[in-house]
Amino acid sequence: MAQRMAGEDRRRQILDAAVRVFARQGFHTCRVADIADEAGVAYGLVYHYFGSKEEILDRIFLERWNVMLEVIREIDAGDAPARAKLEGVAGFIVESYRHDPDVMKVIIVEVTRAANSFGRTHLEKIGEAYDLIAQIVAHAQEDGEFKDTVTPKFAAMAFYGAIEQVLTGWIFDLLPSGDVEFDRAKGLIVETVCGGLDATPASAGTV
Amino acid sequence: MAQRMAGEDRRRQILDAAVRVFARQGFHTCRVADIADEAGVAYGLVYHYFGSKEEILDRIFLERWNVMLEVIREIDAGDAPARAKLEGVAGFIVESYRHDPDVMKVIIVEVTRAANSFGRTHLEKIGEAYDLIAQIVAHAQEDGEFKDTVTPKFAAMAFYGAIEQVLTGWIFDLLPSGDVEFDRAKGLIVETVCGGLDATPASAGTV
DNA sequence: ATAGGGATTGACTCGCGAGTCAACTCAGTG
DNA sequence: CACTGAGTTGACTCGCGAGTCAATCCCTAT
Repeated sequence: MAQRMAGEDRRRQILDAAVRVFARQGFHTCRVADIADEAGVAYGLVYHYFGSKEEILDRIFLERWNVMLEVIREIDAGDAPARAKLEGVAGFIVESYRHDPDVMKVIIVEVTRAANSFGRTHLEKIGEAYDLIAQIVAHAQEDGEFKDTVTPKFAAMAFYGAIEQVLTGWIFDLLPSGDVEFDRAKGLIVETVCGGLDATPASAGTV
Repeated sequence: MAQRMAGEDRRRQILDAAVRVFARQGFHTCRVADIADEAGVAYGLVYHYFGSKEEILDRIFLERWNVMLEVIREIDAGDAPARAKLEGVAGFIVESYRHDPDVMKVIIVEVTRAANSFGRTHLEKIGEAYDLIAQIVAHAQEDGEFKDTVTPKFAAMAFYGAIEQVLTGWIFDLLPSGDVEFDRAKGLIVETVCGGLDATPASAGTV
């Protein structure tokens, strides 16, 4: 069935199929046969390219997460105000979801929100992201842009938690999603965490 | 081995053992035999009291979650300012964790953060909590206490996401935990989401 | 005392699905 | 054209663990 193909292309083909299957059925629920079928490839070939079912999930996660870490590092290296930096981070994550919802769904649902199931694999990698965000907050606190009532780590968790929860809302249809919502969310997440919900004189209040 | 006992007591005994086992090994990783052993009870007895392994998890989740929903409803029914209401919600969740970390760990790690694995069971129950929080926000927006730049649902997700992420940080030792941290967290989560991170004239800035 | 029946036991069944492997295909090479 | 080895196939193995069930125990009622 499957035509001969260069190793890397076939690898990608299986990886992409796995993303679709994981997103649709979930990692635990799907069988390796489902991935092979989706890729239009024989069962055994999956094991020719990957050592195990779990390794496939690892690749999907690491491939994307490393990109994100790099982006956050670049953002933090710039000298924009912290709020703009956080907007950059939120924006990148939202755009990632817009661009490829399946990949983000798999990463969040099967890895990020499931750090236990796999005996805490990836916990360190995930923690790197928290640390980078905490870094941004710490710098802002030093500059007086953010108040220092909370520890940077704590703020980072709150910020990331808010983003992930919104993404989760989109994934499970608990929150309306679409291009309009994506664009608004980018700013609103930051506005909520930085500006707060309180009606302040500084922000244009309703009444 | 196990002495005769009234039905409900035995039920509790198995349920409590399951909480410890789920917290220690994770729902998927543990075997039903582990639960029976932990409870000091024969394998088959578990199935005398529960229809399936999953039903045990269901009970653990629902038992606690329903209490929380009730508490949130009561809080919202009062006429305290929204910030105090949210502090009540955050406080209850933090206290729940302090009081019985294992139960909260199981609920968060195996149910709340794993709403996919079980084919979206409980998603509705979980959503009820979001809705109740959104309710609080909506009221506050009507009263002008909160600005209405964000939808109540969105704010609820951000708020709940922040709490859950902090709990997750404690569970996985990504964030320092202890009585001092618990007490501080109650206020800080709300302060972060309501007051924001920004250094404002209203709050006592650092510099 | 003794029958009845719920509580308790744990060996056994049974299906599932990850991972293996021996056979086959075929593009490239000399 | 024979030969090689990477690419490909899918039937098979094998361990695991959820759920079953017939036997046994022991409390309670008569």
